[in-house]
Amino acid sequence: MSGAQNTQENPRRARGRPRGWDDKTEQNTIKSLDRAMEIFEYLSADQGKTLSQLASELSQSPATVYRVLITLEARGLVEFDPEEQRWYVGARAFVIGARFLRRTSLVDRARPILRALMERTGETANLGIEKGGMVLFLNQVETHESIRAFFPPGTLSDMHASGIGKALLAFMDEDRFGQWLKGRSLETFTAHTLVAPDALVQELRRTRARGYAIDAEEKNLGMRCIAAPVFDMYGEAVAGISVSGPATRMGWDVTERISRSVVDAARDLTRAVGGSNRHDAG
Amino acid sequence: MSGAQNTQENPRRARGRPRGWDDKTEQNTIKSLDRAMEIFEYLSADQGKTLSQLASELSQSPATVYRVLITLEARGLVEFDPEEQRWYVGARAFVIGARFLRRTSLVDRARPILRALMERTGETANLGIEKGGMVLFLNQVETHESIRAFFPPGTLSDMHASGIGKALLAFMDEDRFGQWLKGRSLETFTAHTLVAPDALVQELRRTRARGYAIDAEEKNLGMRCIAAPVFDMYGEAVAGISVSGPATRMGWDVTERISRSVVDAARDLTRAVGGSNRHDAG
DNA sequence: AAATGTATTTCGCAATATGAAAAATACAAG
DNA sequence: CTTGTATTTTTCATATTGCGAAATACATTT
Repeated sequence: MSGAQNTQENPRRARGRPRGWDDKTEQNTIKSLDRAMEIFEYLSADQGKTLSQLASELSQSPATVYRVLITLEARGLVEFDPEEQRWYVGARAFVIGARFLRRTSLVDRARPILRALMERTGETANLGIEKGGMVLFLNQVETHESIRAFFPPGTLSDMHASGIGKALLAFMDEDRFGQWLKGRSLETFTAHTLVAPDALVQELRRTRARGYAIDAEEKNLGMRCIAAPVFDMYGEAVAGISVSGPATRMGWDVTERISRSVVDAARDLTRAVGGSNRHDAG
Repeated sequence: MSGAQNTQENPRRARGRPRGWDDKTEQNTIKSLDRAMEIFEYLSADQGKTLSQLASELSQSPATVYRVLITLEARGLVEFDPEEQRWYVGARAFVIGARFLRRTSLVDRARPILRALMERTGETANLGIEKGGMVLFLNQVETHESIRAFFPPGTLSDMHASGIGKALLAFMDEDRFGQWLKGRSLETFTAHTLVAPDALVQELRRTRARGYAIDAEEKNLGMRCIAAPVFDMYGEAVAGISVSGPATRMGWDVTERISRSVVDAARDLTRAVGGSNRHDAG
């Protein structure tokens, strides 16, 4: 088979790796549990379905889906509305999911910085990380203005059409970027979305040069966004801070002022999590 | 009075109830799935455990726990740190859990109200509901002050020692309150916590009379909280809005001013979700 | 009243989850 | 470098148990 040069690219499990360890990773997974989680995920993506809808759309037996839902319901992970005969994500799932944020103290450390950034710029400040090739918004501090951008925490967004996403891509090493781009079709959201890989690469180069990313109505018309990367102790871009608002208030005249604040905030957070920016001169 | 028309106290499933339907509800649950979810919940409650820790603490076979974790990891519901050999809640769980908030538009409607409340009072404003005998914090808008209360969304808190909790209890019907109190031991958090049922009942009566609840350092020393209930279309208290801050800034002299704002905010939200307050005179 | 749509249960069988133990690995100490 | 110990990961035999099809029970609609 492939020359199993177990270079350190896959350090998955450190101990106990008997015999044939090539690439059959999902051999020991529990099938029924995986199917159950598939149902759970599917339900969460589009709530308010009835049992038979779920069963047919997942092409599974209604009995199976029913048992899974009943079991999850007993734990509060899903909820059932007897009136409408519909299934929803339960409060317990919210409680458990929210505990994800506890691990990385990133959010805790980011909050005061996001707050200060919002105060200084007057626009909504956001924190996001890369997860599975997408941007995951972790937290935000909203502006006082009545017209404002709003990404609920937990939102997933495409990287190529997001300020934070482009900030992360710009500071990614070639390998990972190639990996990300490979076989990916860049969806069009507005007329300004960068869908041609060449155009994206070029923009990322500029982004890298200036130190921050600009999303000029590339996801939503009328919305601008300025983002900068946050680095961990290994100098890898692990998160991004952005400021987003309506294009009417985020004109090119204020870009420089805002971008300076965003870059400063990202640098503060980098410092707060013990990171360092290897791209910094000096 | 409790639900009038629906005589059965357990209207769970509306349709399809063959034969022996007495009270053996959890007969059809999937055992292995339930055990897996137990592991998942247990891990989420105290992250950063190693495999053998989890196995021994749950008194299950390491092999089983391992397979469950591997399966959940494949879906991103849990994550594994190869360096430290420790398991954590995954980002996917956060994404799915956050979708719980999408169902109830409560949070969406509450945000502008919470924001206005924070602006008017200068203190952190919170939104919470009752879930399984506890208060579940859904959202908050933080104050600008550097010393402030902070309940991360997703936090569960005891009802008897929480402003929102007491506001909900005070406007609960006798039956449900009795149900809640029955066999429950009220934990002591500070010297001010109301742990004697009589004292709690008396305080709830006062709460009901004045229309808002006061948490005077009953959970955390130095923290005060004023809360008011939000009603749904049936006049049931389904949520609570509160303002919380350090006792130094929330003295008795400002209680009246703040409480008025909180009650107004709760009334606004009640109206925004199409609810009505049956306790209102006229 | 009949038809339709949906939820819930029963039942037998086969898939598969399980625990014990062995194998594989890492780490620490000698 | 070797040994010892702790922990993870796999193997394997077995019976537990999850699964689908069909039956059943409501509710709503025609």
